[in-house]
Amino acid sequence: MQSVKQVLSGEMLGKPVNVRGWVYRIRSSGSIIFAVVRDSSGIIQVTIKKGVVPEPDFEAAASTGIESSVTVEGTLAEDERAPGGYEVRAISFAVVGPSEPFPITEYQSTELLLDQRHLWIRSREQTAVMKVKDSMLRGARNWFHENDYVEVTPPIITGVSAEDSTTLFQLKYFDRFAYLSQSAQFYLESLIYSCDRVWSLTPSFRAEKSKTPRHLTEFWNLEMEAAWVDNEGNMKVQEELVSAMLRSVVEERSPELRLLGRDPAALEKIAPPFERMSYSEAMDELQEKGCDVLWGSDLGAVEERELTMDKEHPVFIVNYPKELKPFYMKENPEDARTYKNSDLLAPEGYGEIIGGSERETDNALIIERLKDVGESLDKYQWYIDLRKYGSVPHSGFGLGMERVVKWVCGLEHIRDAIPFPRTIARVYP
RNA sequence: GCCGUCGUAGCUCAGUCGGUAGAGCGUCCGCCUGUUAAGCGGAAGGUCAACGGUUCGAGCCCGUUCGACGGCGCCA
Repeated sequence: MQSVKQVLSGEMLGKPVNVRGWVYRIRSSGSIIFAVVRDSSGIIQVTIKKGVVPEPDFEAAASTGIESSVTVEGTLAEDERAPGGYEVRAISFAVVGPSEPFPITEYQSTELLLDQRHLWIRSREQTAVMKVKDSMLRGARNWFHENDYVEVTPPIITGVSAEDSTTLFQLKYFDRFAYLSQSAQFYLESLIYSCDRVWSLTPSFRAEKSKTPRHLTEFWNLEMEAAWVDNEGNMKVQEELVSAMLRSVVEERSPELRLLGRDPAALEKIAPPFERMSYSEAMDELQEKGCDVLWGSDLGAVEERELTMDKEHPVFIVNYPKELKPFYMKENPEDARTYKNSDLLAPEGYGEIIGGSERETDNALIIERLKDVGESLDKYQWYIDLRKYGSVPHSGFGLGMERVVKWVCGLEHIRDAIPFPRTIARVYP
């Protein structure tokens, strides 16, 4: 048995080959049938001729449809009329699992593709995206391992949130309520005292009613937290990690990137250091460009696009006003209006992919800020505890995997960066 | 949450001025030994999203509801 990729390499030219997969296209000219067979590695044309294959095999091929699973035995031939330049000339053909008429045809609407997501993920584009994601995850895991980070497994069911409490998914937890995790940050912060540097990959849940091409209600959050690291060190980790992920993809998935219309060479050029721009500088630039923004207003989708549209590399925006960010960030000693934090924006208008900061170590400030936003201190008591026993300067960040995949694959919508997207309007299939 | 667009055959869509519901693809049947999401001939296939209203008459006009998509806000 050979994979389609092996067959297409041509090394078995003139020799017997065995291929198995799913019917991608099938056409008949009466006594000759052309079937294009797909497996996870590619597609290849198979010719089935009357009189060459046994009659039952020919009948089976003649009556089979798109997406039926098949096995083919034949000879590999070079033929310029075949897509890819090679074809398998069958001497036997068998249908393993017949297919009813496939619901996804040449004519597709967004709605159909989302309703038939369980079938659409068989498409070549979706397959390519999954493989790119696979390589990025492995690239990240390898980078963390090489740099002495411990991969940890924080809980998904939590009783406390790192963000605004209105965006939590609540669930019944025996005789009380609990929440689906929005972020592992507080748990990672607890773990640095023993592990020094930790990271985790967990699903994160946001009940925000965001209806945009950048939001999922369930996404894969890649988070890191490290002791003895300041905000600048935090950014260095981010740019090296992202670059390592890109190298992994370019190395392993260049054909997939090309299928998606991405140039691997452009991604390969991305390397540290990434450009750094302060929030204040970003505001100046936006005002020069004629955007209607004032110091203190948040960077929305339009502003992020404006700042990154012409860039080929990711860019850090650092030192945001405190009002725009959560309570746990460390005050910037050079400008008390701002925090020591950074957002990493992907180029070409793709926008924010990472948010990170140095963390506040002063419990008095943390308590003051929590009181200011009307939070009860009770549920944060364990978090406040962390600063009582050998507090240490530390930093961390969260990277939205699907946002990075969206950028790297050049996708129009984040839902195509995950096989079964969960959005405000969809939990099916 | 706000703004916008859409909902007609299995799929993608047309349907003019309000007057008996259309095409392509797919499916089924027939023909075809080099097709490239092939070609030719034939057939089947409809609660026009739902409800209400206007009208002699509504796919079309009005209202309500539901659903979907696109954009914004909020955020990774």
